[in-house]
Parts: sequence; structure tokens; C-alpha cells
Amino acid sequence: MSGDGMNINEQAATLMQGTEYGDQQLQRAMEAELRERLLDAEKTGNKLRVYLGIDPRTTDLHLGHTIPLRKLRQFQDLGHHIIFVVGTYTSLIGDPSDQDKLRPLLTQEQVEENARTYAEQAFRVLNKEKTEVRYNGEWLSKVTFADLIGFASNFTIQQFLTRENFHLRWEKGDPVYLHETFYSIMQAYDAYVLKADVQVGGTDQLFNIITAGRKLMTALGAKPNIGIIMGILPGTDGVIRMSKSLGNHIPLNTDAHDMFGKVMSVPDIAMGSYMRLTTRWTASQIAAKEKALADGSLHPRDAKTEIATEITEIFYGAEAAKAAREQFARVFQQGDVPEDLPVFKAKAKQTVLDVLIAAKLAKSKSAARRLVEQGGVRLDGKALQDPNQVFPGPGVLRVGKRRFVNVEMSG
RNA sequence: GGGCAGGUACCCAAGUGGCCAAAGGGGUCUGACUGUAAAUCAGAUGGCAUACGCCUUCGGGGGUUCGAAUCCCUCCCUGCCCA
Repeated sequence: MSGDGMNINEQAATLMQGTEYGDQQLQRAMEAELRERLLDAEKTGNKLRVYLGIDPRTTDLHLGHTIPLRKLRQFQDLGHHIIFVVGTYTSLIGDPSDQDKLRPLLTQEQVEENARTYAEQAFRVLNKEKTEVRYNGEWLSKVTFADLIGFASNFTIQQFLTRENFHLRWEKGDPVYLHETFYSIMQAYDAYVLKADVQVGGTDQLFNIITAGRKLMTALGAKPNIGIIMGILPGTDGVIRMSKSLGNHIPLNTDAHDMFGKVMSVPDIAMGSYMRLTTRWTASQIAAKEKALADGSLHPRDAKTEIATEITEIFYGAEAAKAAREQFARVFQQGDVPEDLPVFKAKAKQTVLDVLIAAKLAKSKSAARRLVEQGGVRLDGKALQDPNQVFPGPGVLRVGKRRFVNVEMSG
């Protein structure tokens, strides 16, 4: 256990960074337990078993999904054992935690397919060679009804109803299904089977990890796991948690330019969260940047540029990140046109409207017409006025602020 | 199984026979401003049409009516209360 040269206090500080318990006492308790187990691990040479469970309900990961992965990677870099659990069985239900609505049930095939692509993206953050991948169907499929009764007898309906997400639905008169309560129990059993020392998850997992997990593990005679509860990453609006359905997400499967641009569009107030939750920076590096921002020696624009570069580099490499940064500066700070524009070949008699539709810059003629009328369509910098005119000729067609197409004439 | 209340556009939500392509808010898009953003201001936001206007939409289906989101029947879905 090298610990990367960090002493136990530094390790604990690093590992607790970005966590959010909503309760100082709980946080202190978790930190104390963590320190204790880190010490023990150092003494005995045993690695901590750190577990993250994911539900492959999506295949399209975004930056928010990488937060616990980043935390796992920190544990990994400190030499601990990482278990990445794909919730093949739990996702048959769907975790109700982060939803105020019921989630639809998935089929077995969907789950398996999703699991593959999920893992693939997760290994852009995790070290694949040092990660144990498990599927919880392995043990959950063998749980009997009698087992379930035993597990469930540790919990009360009231405990579930006091959870905010269930509570809100209850108050609103929306359905709360019985099977949704199984989820926490299943996840708690995962932790028990895996003999987890530490379990990582978002704040939405607080109940599943701390209440359910620790309680069930204790009841089954195991040492309860430590919960590392990660804070929430705001989306591109800077306030609400990143989520695809809210449309404020930064997808991983995009390209370097898009990722860079999306990070840059995040409001300044969210920079702290981005630094803490998604970058590889250490606590002291982040503290230095925040101090510089506060005393005015670092312009927020430049700080954000650094953040965007760092994040883009993680997923697309240093070279692509640098190119994205340069293009961004050219296009948005100097009002220039990006390189490597997609090319659209316009046919001779197509009107401006036709071209906008054919190049997928507008989804209906009405929408295209609106764009032109509102002055949002420019050819080589000059706003086009008449949506019905025949397309004037080759050039760079710009729609709104950020969409560009190089139009060539053919035929 | 019974009673009651609901299902409206991307979301929330008003509308209870024509003035409804459907108020209001949110979101989104465009423009101005800026640091690229936020905040703010202005506009747009079902489709087709230069336009007059036409077509499709208010859980599904059927009906009444010159005319239905609105009235009637039926089916599906949800909640609450009772059993």
C-alpha cells in the first residue's frame, strides 16, 4: 500500500472531498470510520473493498455519472480494491431514489445491452485492469421469498415514507408502488455479499447506503460499510442537477469541441462543484484557484477555460482538448469561424428554407422561417432576409450562435 | 367490488358548446447586452402556405350538434375514500 506518499490524514481528506451528507455529525462519523479503516488497511496490508453499484438504465453517460467513478479512481490510485457492480437485477425495478416518478421496468435484454456500453464508458475514468466487475443478478437471483421476509423485517414502512422522494409522491397523490421499496433492500444485500468496506454513491443514495446498507449488514452480522456520499453536479444551467431528461447534461459520447463548449457555457457559480467533482485536481490546487478567483488575480473566464480543458482532456486526451480550446477562443472570443466544418452540398434550385431543412439546421419549414425572420441565419457573416430566395451561393452558413455548416453548391 | 375526483401542447396549468392552435408560468429557440455564460430586455414557440387561409391536436373509440377540449355513451389509465 503505497498511498501515493500521502499520510492517512491527507488520504482521508482527499477521499472525503466533494462529499455531501447534509448532516455534519454523519459526515464526521463517516470520516472517522474511514480513517480508522485506512489505518487498519495500512497496518495489515489489506486493501479496502470499495463498491459502486450502477444501474445500466442508460447507455448515454454524462459528466454527472462520472462523479462516483472519479471517487473510485481515487481509491484505486491509493491501492484499494474496486468493485464495479452492474445492477442487472436491481435495474429490473429501477431505483426510485432520484425520481419523483415511477420508473418503467426494463427487460433482461435491454439491461444486458446497456451494461456493456455503460462499462465501456466507465473505463474512461477507472483503471480497467484493477477493477473487478460483478453483476448483482449473480446473487440476487438466488434470494428466496423467505430471505426477503427476513431482510425486510429490519425496515418499517415509515422509514420509506419519510424519504423525500416517496414522501413527495405520497403528498401529491402519485403512486408509490410496493416493489419500489425492494430496491434499497437489494442494494443493501449487494453490499453484504461483497463484504464492502466502503460504498460510493450520490446523495440520492444516502438512504440506500447508510440506512439500508448499514442496517442490513449489521443485522446479518457483518461490519457495516462506510458511505461516501458524493455531492451533486449542477448541469449546464448551473443550478439543477445534471440530467439528460432536463436537457442540461454534458454527454461523454460527443466530441472534444462540444464537450469544451458545453463546460464553458456553465455559469460561474458552478465552477467550484465542477472542480471538486469532475477534475483530477487535488484539494490544494483547487483551493489555490478559488483564492485567486476571490482576490481577482484569476479571471473567471480563464478559470473556466482551465476547467473545460481539464475535463475535455480526461475524455479526449490532451491534444484534442488543446484543439478544442483554441477553436473555442477563435469562434467565440474572436467571432471567427471554426475549422473543420461539416460540409453540406446544396442543390442548384434549393431555397434558403430547403437548405436549412436538408442540412438539419431546422426541424420544420416553420421553424426555419422563424430563424430567418429573427435574423439568426447568416451566410458569410451577412444575415439572410428572405427565407424563400434561392440559396445565394457557397459559403459558411451560421445558424444562431454555435451552429455552422460549410455550404457547397453542386449540380 | 362500490363512491368520488382527475387525464389539455415539451412540462406545470387555465379553459366547461362557437370569439380556441387553446390564457398564464416554466423550458427551449432567436436577437440585444456580455466574458462564451449568468442576470436583464425584446421577440418567437403544432404543421403547411409569401399571404387570404388550410390541415392535425386537448387519454382511446363512438355519438349528439350547423359547430365539441367543452355535452352523452363506452373503454383504458391514475389518485382518494369505503369494502
